[in-house]
Amino acid sequence: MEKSGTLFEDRQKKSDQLKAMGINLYPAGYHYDMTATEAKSRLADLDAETLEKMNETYSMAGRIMAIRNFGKASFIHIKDNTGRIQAYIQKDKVGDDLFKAFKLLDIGDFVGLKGSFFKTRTDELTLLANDLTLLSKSKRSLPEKWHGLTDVETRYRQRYLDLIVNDSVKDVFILRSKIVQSFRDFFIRKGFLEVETPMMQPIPGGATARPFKTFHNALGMDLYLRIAPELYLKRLVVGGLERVFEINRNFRNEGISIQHNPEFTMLEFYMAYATYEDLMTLTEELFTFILKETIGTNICPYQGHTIDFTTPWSRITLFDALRKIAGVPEEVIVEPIQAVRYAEAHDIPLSKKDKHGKVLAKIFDQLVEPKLINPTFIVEYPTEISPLSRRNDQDPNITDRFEMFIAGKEIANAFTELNDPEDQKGRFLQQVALREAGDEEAQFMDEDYVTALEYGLPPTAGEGIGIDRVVMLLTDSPSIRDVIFFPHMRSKQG
RNA sequence: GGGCCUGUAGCUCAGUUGGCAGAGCAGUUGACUCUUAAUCAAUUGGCCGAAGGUUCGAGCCCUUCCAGGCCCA
Repeated sequence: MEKSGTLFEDRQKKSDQLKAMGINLYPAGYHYDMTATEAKSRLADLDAETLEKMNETYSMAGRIMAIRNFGKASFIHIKDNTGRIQAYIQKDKVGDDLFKAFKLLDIGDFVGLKGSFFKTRTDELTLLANDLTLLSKSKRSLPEKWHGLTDVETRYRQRYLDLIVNDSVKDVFILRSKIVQSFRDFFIRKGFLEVETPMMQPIPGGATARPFKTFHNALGMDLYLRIAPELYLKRLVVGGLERVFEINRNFRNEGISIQHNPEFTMLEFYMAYATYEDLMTLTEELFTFILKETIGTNICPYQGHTIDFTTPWSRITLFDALRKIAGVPEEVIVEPIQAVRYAEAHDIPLSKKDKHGKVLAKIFDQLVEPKLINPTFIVEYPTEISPLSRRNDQDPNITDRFEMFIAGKEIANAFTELNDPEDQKGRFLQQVALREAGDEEAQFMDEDYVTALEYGLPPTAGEGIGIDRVVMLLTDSPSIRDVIFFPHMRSKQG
């Protein structure tokens, strides 16, 4: 990485020579009228004669990706935002001086080319250059043309190199952009308002997770990077914005893994007068739309699985999933002590403070979750682990909540919102007790939020969807780092 | 936090029992005006992740540390 490397010096020398020839290494801008893909779609099907007769001049710009020299002529490939195209530089055509300058260019340099298209003997559409302009000199050599860049650390730390040499990387991120766009389109069409709520919060709420802490100097107060926008979005529903959604970053101070990045993108939406059951139907409709708009099919391959998104998706209660999918015996579901024994017998680590609901949830995570390949709604979660969800009318120990799983991953979490301020206050107090007992993930009391509920939150249902995970599924990416441009890494010491 | 694995030239990788640090591509020089992993000839390039230790001698063995990957928590 040192600049004293020979390759760097070689290029430095060439740069000096180019400057001595009066060539600007970094000129401002360049006007082009043709791209690689447009040229191919418009001209590649024409035969050589027609192309020659047309004799139209075009200008193009891009990065040199390959050079094949022949003494007094040279083939190069340039790459622009749309693709690659070949150009042919002949000494006779561009003149001695320009050809001499061209010989000082390297793979990685940006050039502007003017010329007309022709077909080579191997029928490749090629720009015959009659003018060439250096647009930006590259001083470092790119990764190898054949094996490319495979070192994952370098790919993440220097993502630009990954993008230059591994074309499929760009495709993943283009698809990511389309997926996010189609989520927006869906909610806008459904009459939702896109909003933005604080990323820095005095009380981090809306999820069970450890936050990042920071300090505001002028206000002299601690602030936390948000772990969820939930409580703010529901304040907006209190304010009369009946349908809102936000697509934005959440931050959680947790370990990094194949499925976790400290900052990740979440969609949350809230819909007044709806129930969690309405949201299941809406979620099916949403994914049907997203798939149609992006990959154009209902069947999606993922890491050796074939995921079928055809609706309706199966719906099963958490307890039934434990019974039927994991074969958990009934006494485990009804008796806390049996649940603990069962978890221990299956090597599922528990915390001493875990109550029955939490133990069952951990058994579920371990034994059921990996088996949920096609989209599946798991409904009715214990109240104890759902401090913001409305209690079920039949059984106050469970809530009107679902989580949706695909390919063994939790993709969505939704519930009918708890809008009874008294109940909410009690639930917060339970969380505070857990926190005081040492649970760093337990939630904080948010009096201001309770006050908002006291003014009246209409019956509302809300849902969060992990965007990165959806992108992983639709791009068949095994790691969240494959769908985030700059995943977090330790800084490299000298 | 624990276990396993990886780190050698710009990139992709070899490196034997512990005995002179290697290849391909890229680069440089020369030849070459239809190549496309161009070809042919010659050639440059190394803090072997870092620091200690063992040894006559360490890329290789030992210890610690750094960075990354996978699995588990």
